[in-house]
Amino acid sequence: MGTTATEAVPEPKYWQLRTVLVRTIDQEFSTGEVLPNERDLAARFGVARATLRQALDQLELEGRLVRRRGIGTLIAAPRMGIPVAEASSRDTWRIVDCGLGPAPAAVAATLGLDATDEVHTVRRVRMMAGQAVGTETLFVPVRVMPHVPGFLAESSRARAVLKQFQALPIEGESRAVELGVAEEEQARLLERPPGIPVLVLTARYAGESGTLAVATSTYRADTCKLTFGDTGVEVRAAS
Amino acid sequence: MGTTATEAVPEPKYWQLRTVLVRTIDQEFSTGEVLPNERDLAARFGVARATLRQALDQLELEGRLVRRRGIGTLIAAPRMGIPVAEASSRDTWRIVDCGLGPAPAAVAATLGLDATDEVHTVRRVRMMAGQAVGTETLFVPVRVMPHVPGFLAESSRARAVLKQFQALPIEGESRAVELGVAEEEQARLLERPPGIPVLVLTARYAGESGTLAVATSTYRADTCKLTFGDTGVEVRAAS
DNA sequence: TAGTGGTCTAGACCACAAG
DNA sequence: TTGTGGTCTAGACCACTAA
Repeated sequence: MGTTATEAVPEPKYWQLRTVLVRTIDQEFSTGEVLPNERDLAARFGVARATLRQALDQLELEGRLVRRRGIGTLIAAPRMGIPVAEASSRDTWRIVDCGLGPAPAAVAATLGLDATDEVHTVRRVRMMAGQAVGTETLFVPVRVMPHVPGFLAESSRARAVLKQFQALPIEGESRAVELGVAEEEQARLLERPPGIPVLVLTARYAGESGTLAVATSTYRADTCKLTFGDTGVEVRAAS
Repeated sequence: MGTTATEAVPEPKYWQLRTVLVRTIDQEFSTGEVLPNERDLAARFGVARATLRQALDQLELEGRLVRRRGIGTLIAAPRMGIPVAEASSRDTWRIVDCGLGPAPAAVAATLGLDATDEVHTVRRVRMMAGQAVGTETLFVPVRVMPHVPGFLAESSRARAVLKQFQALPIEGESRAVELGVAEEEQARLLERPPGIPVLVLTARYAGESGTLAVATSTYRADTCKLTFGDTGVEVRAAS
């Protein structure tokens, strides 16, 4: 037959489609512009809508597109660089709540606590350019921070915990970044539906005697780029 | 009517399904075990196979499941912690190739090069526990590293570049992590199909006179957790 | 009200691995 | 050959936005 054997397994349509769309987007569209709707695009490329959506899913995961129900599919703005390692000179955080009680099992293990130990728990949302980009939950054992006044209102206690945290004798920090999806709680704080991909950052703050505190953060993977060290690097892609 | 308005917008089926599956997996399965096949699972939960797959997609993105064509769906092992910031005491890398020529536009901009400047380009694959977990492409301008012998074979030249890189007067490093998908090139090196989610790490190495080198890496997001600082933190999830 | 993306279905065929 | 996950289709209905 006339079929050449070189392309034994052709690439899936949605991946070919993605390649075409990447080129089209880079060449003919700019930030904020609206793509044709999914039904038209699917018809134009001669595929089912589900297949087109599979390609758009990829581009959304890469942060190139934003889809808004009722509106359309837009070209996304470049990701924001979020400084993550510094003591945060000028940051905007919104405190959500502050509790006192047992820690989740995983946190307790890292902090070296037993079941009866309690921790201060402060949750806050990180704002940038007017939108919620990340959530953070800070865990500090009560035995590390015993002098938080108990009579304070919740928001005042949160501020007290954060202030005392700044003063802790931190000797070393370690962090880990991995991929996750936002559950109901985080999704609500990020003002997005559950299931959106997030970068999960876990930070451990060590003192002489061991781990003093643990923080777990989630950042919107579609719009955020976590930066460590100096300012964000401008490199994006490089084959 | 009898409908209560409290649950105005019910959660999508695939998300409910994910919640059920998370519980089932955590309670009744352990690493390496095989789930029932997709058609049976879909039937058991009374949904279409596509809907079930949407739930499994989420769990795969979280690194809880691994799907193997022709085999089945397995419970994934915990993610490997990949140290990323250190000078890499004991690491296994496999050199792929080494070139000399103009840099990609984004890299050239970061390095402050004009169109005529050339860079050494070394690509290598990072191995862990016998499998490829990440790729790295290192870019060093020729003017920063002018004394690489030109008569060497490719693999020798790669080693020479890496060795001289270790000796560069690095004064500061900055890094950024974001989500991406593996294109053909990276996917091949990672021995996975194109489109798999990857953590894209860009590192900039600064000297007194400016940026001396740039490296862009991609790590399999399903199996890797990038760690900075000391050893990996053991915390996983925490509402 | 019209148009958009989000969800869901029921079915088909393909590529891959194992017996 | 059988059973698995991977891809693709054609269609339906829903939720949200804006005119």
